[in-house]
Amino acid sequence: MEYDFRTIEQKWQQYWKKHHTFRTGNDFSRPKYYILDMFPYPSGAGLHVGHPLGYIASDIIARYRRLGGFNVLHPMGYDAFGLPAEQYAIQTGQHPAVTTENNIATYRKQLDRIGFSFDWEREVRTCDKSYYRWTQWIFLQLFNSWYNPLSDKAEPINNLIQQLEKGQQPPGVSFEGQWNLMSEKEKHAVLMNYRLAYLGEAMVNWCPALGTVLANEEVKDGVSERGGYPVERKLMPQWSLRITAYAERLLAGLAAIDWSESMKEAQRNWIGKSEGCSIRFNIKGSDETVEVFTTRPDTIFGVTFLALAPENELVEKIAASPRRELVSSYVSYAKNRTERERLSEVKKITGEFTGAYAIHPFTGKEIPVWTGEYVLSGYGTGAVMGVPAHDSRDYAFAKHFGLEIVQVINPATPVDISREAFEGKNGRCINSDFLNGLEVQDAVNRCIAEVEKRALGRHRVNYRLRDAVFGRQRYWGEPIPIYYKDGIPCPMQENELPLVLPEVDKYLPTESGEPPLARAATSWKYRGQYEYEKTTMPGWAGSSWYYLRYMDAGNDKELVSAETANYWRDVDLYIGGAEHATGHLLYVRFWTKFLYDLGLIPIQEPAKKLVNQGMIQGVSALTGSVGKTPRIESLHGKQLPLEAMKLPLVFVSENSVEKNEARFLKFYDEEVLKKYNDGYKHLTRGNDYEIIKGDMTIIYRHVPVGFVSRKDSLDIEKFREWRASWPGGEKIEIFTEEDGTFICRRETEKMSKSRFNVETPDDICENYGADTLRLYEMFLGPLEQSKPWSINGITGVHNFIRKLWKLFFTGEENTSVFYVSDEAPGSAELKLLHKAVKRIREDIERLSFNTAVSSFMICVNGLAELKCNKKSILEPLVILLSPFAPHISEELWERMGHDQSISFAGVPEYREEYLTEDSFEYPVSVNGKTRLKLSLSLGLSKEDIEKEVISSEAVRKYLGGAAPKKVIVVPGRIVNIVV
RNA sequence: GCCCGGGUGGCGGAACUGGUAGACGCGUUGGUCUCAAAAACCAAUAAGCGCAAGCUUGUGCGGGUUCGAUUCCCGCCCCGGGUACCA
Repeated sequence: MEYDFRTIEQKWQQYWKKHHTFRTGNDFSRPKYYILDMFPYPSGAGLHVGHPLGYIASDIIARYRRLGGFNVLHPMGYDAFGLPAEQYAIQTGQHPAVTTENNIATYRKQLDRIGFSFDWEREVRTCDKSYYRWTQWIFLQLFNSWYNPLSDKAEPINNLIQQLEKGQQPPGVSFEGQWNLMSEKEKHAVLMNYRLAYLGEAMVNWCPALGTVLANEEVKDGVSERGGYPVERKLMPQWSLRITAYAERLLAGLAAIDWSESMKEAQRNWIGKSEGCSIRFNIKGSDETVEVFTTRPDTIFGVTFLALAPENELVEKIAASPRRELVSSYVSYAKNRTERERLSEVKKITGEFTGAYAIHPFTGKEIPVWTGEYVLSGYGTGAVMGVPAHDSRDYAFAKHFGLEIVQVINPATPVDISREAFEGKNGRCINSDFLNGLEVQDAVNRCIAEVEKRALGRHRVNYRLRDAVFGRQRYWGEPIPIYYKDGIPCPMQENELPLVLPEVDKYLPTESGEPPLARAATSWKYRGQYEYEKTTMPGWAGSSWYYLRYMDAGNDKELVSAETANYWRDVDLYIGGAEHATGHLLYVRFWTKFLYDLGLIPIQEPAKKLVNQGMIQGVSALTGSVGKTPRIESLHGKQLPLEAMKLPLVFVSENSVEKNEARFLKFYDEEVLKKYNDGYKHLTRGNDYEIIKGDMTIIYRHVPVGFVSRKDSLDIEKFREWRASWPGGEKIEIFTEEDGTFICRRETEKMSKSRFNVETPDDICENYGADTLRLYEMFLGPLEQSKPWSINGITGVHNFIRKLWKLFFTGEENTSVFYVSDEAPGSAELKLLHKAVKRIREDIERLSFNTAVSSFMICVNGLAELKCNKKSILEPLVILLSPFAPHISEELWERMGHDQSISFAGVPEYREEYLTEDSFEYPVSVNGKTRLKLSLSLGLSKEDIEKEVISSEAVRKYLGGAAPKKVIVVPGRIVNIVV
């Protein structure tokens, strides 16, 4: 009987659904295992073959743990709020909820086909009001909490208020005035500085094209990650979360979790802890002081200038009269530069002397105070002490403006300070008064002690981590449960949640620049009278706690009940993309710690173990085309120029560019060509490649991979048809190779719609079946490694499944019938099975799925050779295979006479006794080179082995009559003879 | 620049604690079956030399430790990812 995967797979997918096979058990006495995938954003493009990679891996573990008797929680859901659905809504007017719903339906269909064992009864969607009700609830807790440095945890803000009312002022809390004399409004303003969710002026990444602010991790190279639009820095009132309060705990918590080193390192860098001290400098002839933060107080005597960030308000305060205008024009220049300009001109040194002088706290010397762009307003105090001799940035600044450079650290091997700064930390202090002769580290400590003694500053720890901006000027997100009463932001009551996202007529900002929610304002008011907050929460809000909701998905009384939280605790294995290192994975740790502080959950870290699956890249096909102008960068919004529309676009086969140069040049003149390329770039969204060959610039444009054969030749007919459907219905010219073929270039890169290189799992399921897809994706290589997708080799895996199938059937190919025998197995069969069981179990534990699949192949190849059809061998094998290829396993299991799903059959055990051999074929090497093999009994002692080897005929040949210098015997491994 | 990964046949990749380098699969070549093709099955397949037995060279490059190194140490090169004036 043929292996008919279509029928089998459908049959079992329906069976699982009908029998609720993967419904999570509520028996809390059983051992639990929580395995979670990072939930997807349901984009319109659907799943490509890269998405399921991690899901397949986690599904194998989930099914394997189920076999092992664990109560497994293996859920799936959707991170459904977000920009793309909203952009689409703006363009089409369709409600983002509708688009999202459609996309989810597509995802679900695709996921179902692969045979995952998700418990869909616990599905969550961040955009459901029954879900975001709790996201809003957490926001209210954050708003109503402050971070008490004494207890080192979040506490109710009322605790702080009570203390203030009693006239107490806890450490870290400071404000002007007397609490009990303050107005309501003033009290609110003070409390805002301590709430964990607060409204404050924040320097944000403002993206005018998207009409919203973006988080740091949503900005890449000064442009938005989605869409590539320019981003500028802007000071705006914003809701933020005080993640910085948790900086130290977020850092310390990394030590205890089993995450990849690179992931932890990325978080450590992002948190960016540095230790040093603050030092105050007085300004000559002024009451103002400048406070700087430095990690190198040992270089205090090398300070030759101070530099303030242009945004630092002191700059204009202290600017001395003759330089006032210069300074303020510099400040406004610096402020108006976009983030992109700043980034692209990092090397460019700008600055201005303020005209003011600071007094060196130890020497009393006057040192000039400058302002310069290289000083960041957001870090430390927004001011630095310039030590050009020992800091390369200060050095560049000093050189550029001709400032003094004084060496104060003398390393063992002399350095030339006139050439570059010495930034090393080994050496002794010179020219440094009381620090002279001290090693750097000692000098650091000594100087901090001195600074503290003289009350110039104090030991300080600084973090690079910024508070997280929590508002977006967008429609498609969770409304922030805040209303305004007399201009004071007030929290809603918990029992008034959810605050439902209102309907609006358009998803764009209003004419006056307010967020889209302002469009609902006339009817959308708190208790019919107070304005709601108009910004919505960012994309990461809902994903920062979703893992908790799965534990208790239907609960409408609580976010998660204490009982369930205590049972499920944390995620045992979390699988997802490495790109979330500093975004999602930091926020989810932050919220977890916060909810722990509230006493809601028993754990401080969301996931014990984290694994990042590698990206599956696409192999794109590109057609060479000809232009003669350099690439023009960003051209958003430009129309294709008219002259260009009339021109043909010339495509040229990969191997004949040079040959054809003269022929295609006649199509162009410089001027028109330039305009053409300008317009064209816009249409191709900047994914093309540009390569210079001779004086030609070849622009490689993506073509659908489906048009190109495995030998890289293009289906020219299809290609013409496709190009004709492009906007403008352009004319094209094609230059082929001499034999009439058109050769494309190949490039391995990210899979995306715009690169036309997407491969979907559906096609594989259709042609080979889900079991083959699952095995193949695992067989491709180590889970964590990125690899290009290639269908080469899928037949190998498919053949393996068919070979396995055949073991269970007897008779001629087409008329074969199912038959397994009850005969007792032989030792060869037992050895094959138990070897496989041992290896595969170990491989699953260390997530080495590619080697597990190959072990299955070895076993099945061996059994096929032995024509083994014994039930006692095949049954355990099928059970072990069931996490990898569940459909065929269920089918064979049923045919072997079982009436319950294979899912809980128990993990097959292996018996060492079947694996032991009594002899071993020793590789015998002479001087480290393997020369021959000798089969010897494993019972022999080292000495016996040595005797046997030396006396053997074959070895004597190599000894040439002489006695060996040395013989190394590793029993069961190797023999090495040194002559 | 800095921080993490990673460089092994024609290709994807094995080799767990220093012990037979190239498992398993793809591809390629030859064969069986067939009128033919597909499928299936069998055999070969790191490179070089050789009729052969066999020899030599081989895990990015150069050194080192060791009886023995893909594995450990030192110095470099290349590729991928992250990050970027963080004082």
